[in-house]
Amino acid sequence: MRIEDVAAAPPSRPIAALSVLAGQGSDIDRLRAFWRRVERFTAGAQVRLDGPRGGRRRVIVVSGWACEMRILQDGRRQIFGFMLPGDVIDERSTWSIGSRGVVALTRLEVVDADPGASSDASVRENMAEALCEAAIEREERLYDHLMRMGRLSARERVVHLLLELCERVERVGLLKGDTFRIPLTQEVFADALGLSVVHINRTMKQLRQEGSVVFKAGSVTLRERQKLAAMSHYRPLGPELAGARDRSATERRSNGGLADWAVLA
Amino acid sequence: MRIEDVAAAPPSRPIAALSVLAGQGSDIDRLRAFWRRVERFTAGAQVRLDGPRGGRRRVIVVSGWACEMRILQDGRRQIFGFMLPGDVIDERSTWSIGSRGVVALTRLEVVDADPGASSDASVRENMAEALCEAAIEREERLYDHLMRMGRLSARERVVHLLLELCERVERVGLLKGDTFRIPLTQEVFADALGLSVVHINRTMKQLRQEGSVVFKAGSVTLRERQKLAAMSHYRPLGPELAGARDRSATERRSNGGLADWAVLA
DNA sequence: CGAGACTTTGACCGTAGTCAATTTATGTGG
DNA sequence: CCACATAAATTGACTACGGTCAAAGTCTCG
Repeated sequence: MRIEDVAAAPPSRPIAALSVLAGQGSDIDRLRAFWRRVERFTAGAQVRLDGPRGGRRRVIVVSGWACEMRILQDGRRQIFGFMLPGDVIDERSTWSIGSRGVVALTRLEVVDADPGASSDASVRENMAEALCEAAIEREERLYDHLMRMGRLSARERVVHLLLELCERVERVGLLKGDTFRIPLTQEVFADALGLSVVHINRTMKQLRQEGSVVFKAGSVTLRERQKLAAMSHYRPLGPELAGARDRSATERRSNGGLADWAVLA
Repeated sequence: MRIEDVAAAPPSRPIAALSVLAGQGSDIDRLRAFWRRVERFTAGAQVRLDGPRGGRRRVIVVSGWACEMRILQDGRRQIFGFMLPGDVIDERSTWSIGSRGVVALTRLEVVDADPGASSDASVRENMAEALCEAAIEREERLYDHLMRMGRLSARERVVHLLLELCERVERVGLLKGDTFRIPLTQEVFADALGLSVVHINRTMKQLRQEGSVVFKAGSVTLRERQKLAAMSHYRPLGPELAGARDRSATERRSNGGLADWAVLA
C-alpha cells in the first residue's frame, strides 16, 4: 500500500529539475519513461529501502523532505543531513549497522534511481555519472556539517545551514525570489545543529529582528545572501570538482606549528 | 627527493597488518612485492598526492599519523579525521575544491595502493575490495564524528575519540596491552573535537584523576574499555556490514512526533 | 472547539571559552 | 652535557554562550 502506480497517482510535481540530473535536460524525458512506480512515505515514517536484490538500491526524491539521523539510548538525537527533491537516498544509509536511519520529514515520494536494463546505454551512463556526483557532493556536505558543528557559533550555524538549503532548493527550481518553503521544525534544526530548541528559537528571533532572515509560516526568506554567506563563512557547494578554484589563495598563518599551510573554507 | 626506493630506505616497520587488508594475510606478501616506492612527508607538511594520471590516486599509510582538516580565514580549524598506519589516503581528500587538506602529524610513510597491472587478478581484486571497505568505514567514522561533536559532552567526546583510535590502533597490531602511542597534541584534540585547548586540558586532567585514562609522554592507556565505552556511548566500528546487528532493539520513545522509531547508537 | 504539536519567553544554571601567566617538556647549537 | 629557544601543557580568574526547567502563547486540523 506504500507503493502505487504513477498512472493512479502521478508524482505531485514535475520532476524535470533533479539535482542529480542538473544539466542533462534533454535526457530527462527518456529517463522519466522508466519511472513507473512512485513509493510514498508519510511524515515521520522511517524510510526503508528493502532492495529485493542484494545490491544496494538507490532512489531519487521527487517531492518532500527527509533526513538521515541517529538516536542515542538516552534520547539525544543527531541529524546528519537532509534529503530534498532531486536528492538520492541510498539503501546503505537506511540500515547501515543499525546505527543510522532515514526519516521522512514530510509526505515523501521517491522513484527508483536505476533506469533498468531496458533503457539505452547513454541514459544508463548519464544516470550512473549523476549518481556518482551526487555521492561526492553528499560527502562534501558531511564535511561542511562537521565544520558547522565544530567551529561555528549558534548564529553562524543556523545561517550556514539555511544558505546550504537555500542553494539546494534553488538548484531544483523551488526557490521563489529569495523565499522557499522549509518544512523543518525548530526541534529538527536543533537536532541537526547540535543545539537546544530553546536556543534555536532565540537565535532565530535575533536573526529575524536584524531583518536578514525572515521566518514565516513554513517559509524562509534570505535577503542579502552575500552578506549572510560572509558572516557565516559559507562557501557555495561548488559545481563539484569545479576545478582548482584559486587554490593559491592560501593566506599563511604563522600560528601553531601544525599547519604552516592553509586550506580556506 | 620526497620519493625514495624501498631498497635504499625500507619502510620503518613491518607492513603486515594493514587495516585495509585485515583478514587477507596470505596475500600480503604478494602485494608487498609491488610496493617498491615509499613516499615520505615530514611532520606538519601538507600531503599532496599529485597523481600523474587523471584518475584519483590512493596510498596506504605505512607509518606515522596524518589528519584531514579545514581552516577558516579567521584561523578556526576543524579536523575531520585521522589517518594512521594501514589507512588509505585518497587523492580527492587532498585538494578537493581547495576546501580540505591532509596534513602529516608526524613523519609519514605511504605506499601506492594500486598494485598495478603487473600483479595477478586475485591480488588486484582483493585490494579493490579492501579499498572499498576502507572507504565505507571512513564514511562511517564521519558519522560518528558528527555525533560526537553534536551531542556529546567534552568528557564523552574525548573518551569516544580515544576509544576509536585505540580500536584502530589495535587492529593494526600497535596496541601493547592497553597502551598505545598517540602523537596528538592537545591542540590537535581541540581542533578535532570542537573544543578549546584549555578545556581539553582540564577534561583530560579530570579523566586522569579518575584513573580511567592515563596520559603519559605521548602514550595513552585505557583501562576498563568496556566502562569507558558505556559512558561515552561508544559503539565499536563493526566489522563493516557486520550484518543486521540486533536491529530490533529499538526502544521506542514517545518523544517528539518526528521519530516514533529509533536507531540506536 | 479541543487536543496536541510547535513556538516563545523568563529565570537561572553550568559547560566551555578567553586571556594571561607559569611550568614543563623538547630540542638544538655550542 | 649545559644554556637557551620554542613548543606544549597547566593553572587561575573571569566571562559568556548555550542548556534546562517551566509556563504561556499559537497554530493546525480533525
